[in-house]
Formats: sequence, C-alpha cells, structure tokens
Amino acid sequence: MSAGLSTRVVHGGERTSHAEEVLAVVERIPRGKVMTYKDVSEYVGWGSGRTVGAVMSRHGHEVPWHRVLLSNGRPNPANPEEALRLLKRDRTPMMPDGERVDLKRARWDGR
DNA sequence: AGCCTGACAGATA
DNA sequence: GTATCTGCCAGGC
Repeated sequence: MSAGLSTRVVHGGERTSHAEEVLAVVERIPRGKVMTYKDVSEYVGWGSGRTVGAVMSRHGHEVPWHRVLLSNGRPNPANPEEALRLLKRDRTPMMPDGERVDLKRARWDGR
C-alpha cells in the first residue's frame, strides 16, 4: 500500500458528509505541509482528485485551501498568485523556480 | 436513466 | 518544457 493513504478518516461514528470529511482533512494539514487533490480523495476514501476539487471550489473558502495542490506541485489554478503567497508565508519547501512546491519534502501523509 | 460539467491525474507524443 | 487524450466520479439537470 502507498504511504499513509489507506488510513480512513472516521469521526467517531458521527455521520458526516463526504464534503465535510474533505474539509476536515484539509483543515488538519500543518503549516509548511501540503496534500494533492488526489491525496485527499484517497485519504478520505471517497471520490477522485476531480471531485475533491469540486468540493474545495464550493466549500473550501474557510480552510487552508492553498495547501491543496495539483500533482505537479503547482497551486490551485483558480488563484495561484494568492496561493503562492500563502505557501511562502507557511515556509513551504519550494522548487528552485519558486512556482511549484517541492512535493518530495512538503507532502503530508496525515501523521 | 443519460448527458454535461469540472480548483484533477497519468500516459503519451 | 507544452499539448492532447483518456480515465476519473460526484452533482446537477
């Protein structure tokens, strides 16, 4: 199995919607760490990178949305400037070009 | 049920 | 590096 991705997020029997689980996970991503859309979908065991993106688009305005990235390390296409600014404020490990996050170092596995 | 849409991802050229 | 295609899958109509 791939590192940490088999862990399901379960809220003590509480019946939460999939969208809420997605937001709950994003909220837990530590400063300086990131997850990809796909990472999140696998972590919560629901949907796909695409569907996580849809959730973030509609309900992600109050969580650290800038810590959710494309698989190539680039930030959210809807607001890349702002995302980059916040990521740098987080001291997120970046690639030399400063445009992409260094996923190798910054990826969060949920621990 | 069927069709379309989309803050995605991987493979290929 | 870019462009294109295919697969993905929940939501809305």
